[in-house]
Amino acid sequence: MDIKRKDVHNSDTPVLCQACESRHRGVCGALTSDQLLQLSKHSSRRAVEPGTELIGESTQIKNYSNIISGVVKLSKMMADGRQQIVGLQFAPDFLGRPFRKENGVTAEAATEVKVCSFPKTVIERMIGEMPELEHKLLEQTLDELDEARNWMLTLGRKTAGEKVASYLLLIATHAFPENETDTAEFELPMSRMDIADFLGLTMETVSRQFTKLRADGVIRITNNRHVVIPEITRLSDRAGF
Amino acid sequence: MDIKRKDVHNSDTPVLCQACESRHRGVCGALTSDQLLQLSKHSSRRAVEPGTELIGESTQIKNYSNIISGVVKLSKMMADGRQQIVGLQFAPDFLGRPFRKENGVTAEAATEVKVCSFPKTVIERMIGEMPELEHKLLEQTLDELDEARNWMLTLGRKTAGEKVASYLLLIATHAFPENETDTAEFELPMSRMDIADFLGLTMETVSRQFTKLRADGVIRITNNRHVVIPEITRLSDRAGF
DNA sequence: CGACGCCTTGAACGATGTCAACGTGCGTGG
DNA sequence: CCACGCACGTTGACATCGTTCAAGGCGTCG
Repeated sequence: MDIKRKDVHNSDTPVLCQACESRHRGVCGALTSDQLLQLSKHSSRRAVEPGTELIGESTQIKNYSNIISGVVKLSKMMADGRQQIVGLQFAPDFLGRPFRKENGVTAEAATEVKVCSFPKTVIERMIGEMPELEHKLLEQTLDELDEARNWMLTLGRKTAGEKVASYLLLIATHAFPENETDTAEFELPMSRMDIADFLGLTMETVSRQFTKLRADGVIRITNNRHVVIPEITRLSDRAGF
Repeated sequence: MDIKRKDVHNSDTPVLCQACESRHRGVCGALTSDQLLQLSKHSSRRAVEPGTELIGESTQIKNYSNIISGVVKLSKMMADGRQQIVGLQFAPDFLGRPFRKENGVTAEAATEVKVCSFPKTVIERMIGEMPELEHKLLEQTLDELDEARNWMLTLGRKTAGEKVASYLLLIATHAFPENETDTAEFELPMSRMDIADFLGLTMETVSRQFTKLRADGVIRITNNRHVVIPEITRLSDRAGF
């Protein structure tokens, strides 16, 4: 088939990697089939439950991972327990901070998450040998920086209503890119409490804003998690764009 | 002198670069003296006034720069004029987004700023030839991402008092690294309005928090800009650490 | 059925924003 | 040299938004 012919070295691709998005849009796209094979020998897949801590705030990092599916939340906590989610990661993002002993954030599975992990040492050696790999990492890091700065605007200057609308738009576009551009329907990957920690609000305020959006017909909600957005433009208007 | 002997190829270093911090801590540290010479042929230094726009939010980038001295603020603005400063950059940071046509933020001189600029094309070619250069950029980008995420915690979860204390600590450590660890004295590089835009507050609230810190003896202020911090630990306590 | 987790709703409170007046330093022009 | 205007910062009074605390709803699982 034509599609397969375009996929260079498809026959050499390790079985584990054949259906993996990281090979196309993620960091593994920078690797030759030889290197992919070498890496796959050291890599292991696993699925984890929501709530599982993948990386601790000040624990040493031994493994790096590619996210195969699911949503991972990156958070920071203050001494008195106040918490802020500082980023969300989706497939096929790379998880872990190269060249850093500590990483300053906790990574926790928000949904069920499938990851493909490999030892720090193997990846760091490959980075040294493969400038293309480092380039991919730089690209992803630049994207994450853009996202972080966008979110700083949301945290610092938007009202509660705008924050909740911005969150829904973020999830609609990032976690479910298969949605159309004018309408969307999906399961929220996070609890009200998580959303509050992401938006710098309380659970109650988030709940009230959901209620208001529902009352105004901008969204429909069933089972607390299932969201339908009939017209995305109406939601964008509420997000401050 | 011993100091000079340690500086490899010192004699070949272009005159323009000899006293430049970017050659040590910044991206130019990744270059050989040959490359430095080549780059310096295309580079130009200039000093700009506070308020000068160095990069526009959606303007094409033609130049990259190293910051030689001064403070640059990166900001975002909403359609209705609400503004948020999403990052500060100091010498010897690299200014500009490689591999991005647009960059989504406005860069503006907060103080008088000296920069060393070179054409986008020259730098991007060098990145392709020099993995070390790309590595430096990745390192800086990772640092900026850490900073951004730290600030997200500040924006989302800290009180006005904690935000202002956090700001003072940030300036004391980043803009004036020569300060001692237990005491500090410096000129604030930004107006009350800028500080408010960085902290997600109003000018009035920032002013009141300054007044309170002064009343409590945590800081002393003269001429609105000159700040003395007698005991940095007392300020840290106020910042939520 | 009851208990539990998660979410929603209500009422009162408090931190921060808004609006307006005033202060201070500085440059400018009479 | 003084008077004035202007930019910037401070302070006060009041309004508002989001938080806090408390009660109750709803679905799930034992």
